[in-house]
Amino acid sequence: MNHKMREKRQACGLSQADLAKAIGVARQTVNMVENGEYNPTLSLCLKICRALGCTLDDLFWEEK
Amino acid sequence: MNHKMREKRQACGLSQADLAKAIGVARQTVNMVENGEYNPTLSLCLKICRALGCTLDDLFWEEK
DNA sequence: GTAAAATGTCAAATATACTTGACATTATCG
DNA sequence: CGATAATGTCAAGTATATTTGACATTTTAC
Repeated sequence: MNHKMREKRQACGLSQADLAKAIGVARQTVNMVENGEYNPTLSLCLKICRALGCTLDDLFWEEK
Repeated sequence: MNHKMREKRQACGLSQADLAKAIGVARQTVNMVENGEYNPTLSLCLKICRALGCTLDDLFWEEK
């Protein structure tokens, strides 16, 4: 589960469909990334970050 | 060209082959990521970051 | 409580990340 | 100069990210 991404998206007032449309991918793709069910591509991560006004570390970095 | 990644790798005293072996991918994959010829997967980016002791933003974020 | 929107999920097809193996070129260093 | 390590690159195959379409479930709001 990518809670940070979900929270950021909702804070921007976007549905999964809105975000998907904004960055030019399928709604299912956004859904699966949010649910942490797979591995997005770097370019997809970058698109999401730019659409939500944050950086890679904000959404996809986990301290270990 | 991902100069930041190349510099970090060399600073760690690793060849492309060393890094590839350390993270369990083919040498060519490391080479192509460094040369910016394609889109790595998020999990690959994370492996590279952990091997080189830095974060996603350090290696893969570009201000626009 | 009911309609509408948002989200979760499945299966099949397509695009592309990544592998393997092999060879060419470019540094590095005796 | 000559050997060796490091890097660049090609082609063909495999694994998997992403799409499309469709339907089920949950949430939101009237």
